[in-house]
Amino acid sequence: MKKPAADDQVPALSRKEEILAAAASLFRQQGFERTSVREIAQALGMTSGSLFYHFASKEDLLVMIMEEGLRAITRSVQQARDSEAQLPQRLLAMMRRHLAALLGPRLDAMSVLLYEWRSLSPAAQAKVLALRDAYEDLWTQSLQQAADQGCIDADVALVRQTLLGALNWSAQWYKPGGRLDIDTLAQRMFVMLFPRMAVSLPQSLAVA
Amino acid sequence: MKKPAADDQVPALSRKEEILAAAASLFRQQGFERTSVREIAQALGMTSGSLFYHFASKEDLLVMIMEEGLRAITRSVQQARDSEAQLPQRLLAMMRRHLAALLGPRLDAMSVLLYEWRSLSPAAQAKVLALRDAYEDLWTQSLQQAADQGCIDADVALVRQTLLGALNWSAQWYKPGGRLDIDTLAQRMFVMLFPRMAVSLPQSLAVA
DNA sequence: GTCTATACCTTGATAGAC
DNA sequence: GTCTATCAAGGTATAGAC
Repeated sequence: MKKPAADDQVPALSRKEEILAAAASLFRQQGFERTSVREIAQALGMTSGSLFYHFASKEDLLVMIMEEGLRAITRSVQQARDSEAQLPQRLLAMMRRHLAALLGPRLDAMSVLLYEWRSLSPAAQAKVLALRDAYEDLWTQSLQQAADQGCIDADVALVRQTLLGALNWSAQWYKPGGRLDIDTLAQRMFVMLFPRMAVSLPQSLAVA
Repeated sequence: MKKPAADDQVPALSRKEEILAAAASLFRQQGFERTSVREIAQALGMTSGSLFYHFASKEDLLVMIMEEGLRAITRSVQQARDSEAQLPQRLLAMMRRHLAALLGPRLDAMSVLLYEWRSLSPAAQAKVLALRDAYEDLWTQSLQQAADQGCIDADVALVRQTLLGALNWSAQWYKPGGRLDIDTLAQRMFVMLFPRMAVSLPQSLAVA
């Protein structure tokens, strides 16, 4: 109902999505404040005035990038949670999805999400924060189950912060095409952070 | 030789240090780009022109905040390393110092250090990066010893990134005066990340 | 060492032609 | 839907009096 769906079957990016992608890329590289609307427009072969036909303000652009990023990673991790019955496999799958969202094709949006939230007005911050809290709840649930089974530290909030900190920091150092691919990275971090769950995985990696 | 050291024995902040502290505070709260030199001057009861007597440029201010922060945390962690002979105690002490620098009185400078490096010109980035690498080497050394003893994963670089990620992320969620003080936080994270070393500590915390 | 005043530039956003 | 032209505001930095 959204579009007549013409002849082209390729899910090409709409103009709006193109703009979001270009903006996210620049925001990640230079930061939100250092990136001018003129730069964004230029990257798309437009002039700055045209941007404001698609978006109400520069902040609007930032909010949409963040919301889209959060919705995408939430959807992906939720899927992983629902697809694995066993707890160790489930947490490992969730970590994989988190890292894939962070370091894969969505790198730009996710980095912006992590490091540009101070540029949001208080009103916009509240909106984005609500989505972030919903995402973190996903982790709290599964980690709570692990804690109930005595597999991890009982302070679930602390475990979640430690885990997400380790995962998110990878955006600062991970280089695609390096010696570690994303799946391997997830597995290594899993073993490091949840050694007592790792032993019950099918193929458990040695530590030393 | 630097100053005649008059009668006052109080190590009062020099004007330059006052400016650095005020700027760091604003940079942390609002970000470097969103903070104008006028604001910084106003916070000190000056006008913007006066700032440029003390600093060559706004970026100069940022660089000095970062360098000072890095030198301080390096000195502190180095001290911890040298004061503990046993490896588990040494790593725990280093984690304590890192968290204390990050979350204590130096919170402003350290947050700026973590989250504003993109605002540096390439030349300035290189200078700061050199100091950061020296700091990280401190960790690599001690972690390598732990790896040699088979106490941790052999991929020392990965362990270091995971550890520093978990520690640094605390700047995003830790609230002073909350249920965890800094020493306790360090100990809990140590147990979580280095369970095989934790068992050889005097008073080891239970996990579940 | 700090102030006032200001030069000069870039910014986000708007209006209206096409 | 994009362009040109333009505005008002706010940015960094400088000059020179005090």
